[in-house]
Amino acid sequence: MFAAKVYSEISKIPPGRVSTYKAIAQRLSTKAYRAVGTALKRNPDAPRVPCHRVVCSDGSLGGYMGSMNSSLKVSLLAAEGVFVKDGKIVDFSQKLGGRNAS
DNA sequence: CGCTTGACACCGT
DNA sequence: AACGGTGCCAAGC
Repeated sequence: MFAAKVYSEISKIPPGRVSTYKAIAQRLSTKAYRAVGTALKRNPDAPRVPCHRVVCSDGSLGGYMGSMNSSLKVSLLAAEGVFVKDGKIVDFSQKLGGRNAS
């Protein structure tokens, strides 16, 4: 199941780190970033998979459940150490590269 | 089984 | 640089 692989990748995302749909799709050797979101949208393993750590390639949060709980994502990410400014993740590129913010 | 929709991404204006 | 339209892959109906 393609989606199962997606959940697996997302589960691999460590705290304080974020990933993009495109990155995950690419990680699965596919370009179906749309399918990644489609699978998460249904969210068969809602609390099991940190889907809130998955954002757009632009650094925007994208959506969550119904595309209106974006504020919830911000709160969850903030709890992980990933803050959001102006609708975009702070030091987004750094969190993608896994580099120290210092 | 076939068409439509969808938590995105990229190119063009 | 910002906004809009189109494209890709898979799941849902």
